[in-house]
Amino acid sequence: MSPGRLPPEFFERPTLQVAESLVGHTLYRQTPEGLVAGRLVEVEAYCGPADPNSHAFRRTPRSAIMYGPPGILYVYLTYGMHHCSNIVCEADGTAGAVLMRAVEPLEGLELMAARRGVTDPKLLAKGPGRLCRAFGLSREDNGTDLASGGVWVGRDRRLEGLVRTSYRIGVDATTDFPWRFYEPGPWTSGRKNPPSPARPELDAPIG
DNA sequence: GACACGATGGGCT
DNA sequence: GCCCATCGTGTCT
Repeated sequence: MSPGRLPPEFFERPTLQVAESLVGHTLYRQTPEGLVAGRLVEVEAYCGPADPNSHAFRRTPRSAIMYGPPGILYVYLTYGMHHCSNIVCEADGTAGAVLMRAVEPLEGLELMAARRGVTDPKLLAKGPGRLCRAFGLSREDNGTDLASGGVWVGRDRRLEGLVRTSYRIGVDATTDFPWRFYEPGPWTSGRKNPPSPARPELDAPIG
């Protein structure tokens, strides 16, 4: 069932590199209620002080976790009712995280549907807030170690197409970088799929 | 303390 | 496409 976990070393790399290579891997979540799993089809890279749109642009009590060791879950609340979950990247001391925006549901669809209140598989985990709801992730899961906790990423990868890039969702594109990595398809939150980068000079790792 | 504001999503037009 | 709920977090006084 589970192919084993990606090790912390996988996440101890440049955030952009982790984000690109994370697409296609499976996210798992084990709780007393059961197991749910989904293939990551859409992620976004958020870097440190050089990324104005990242929480880690400034180091605060909330964003401090992004400066910590890699392979740790960073979950926060937004709009008072939705959660967003990230995986901390880079070496301890360097800020960076990958926001998980959408998965293709693979296992535990009934549990996801119960948590979400919908049954359409295409709506179960499309969007960061829906993904968190479907996987039962909340602020209580902030700080979970993917190497030992009830959340992990499988040592697997399946791609059904090319991994494409675009500007990130929900931030002003004129101040943004094309750091969204996604596999186009029915599972991706593509409602406002921005076009491919128009500023290739920015399409390079920072730091 | 007070206050403005979201790395969103559901409902309605 | 437009509206807006809802509350933790960060910033300012």
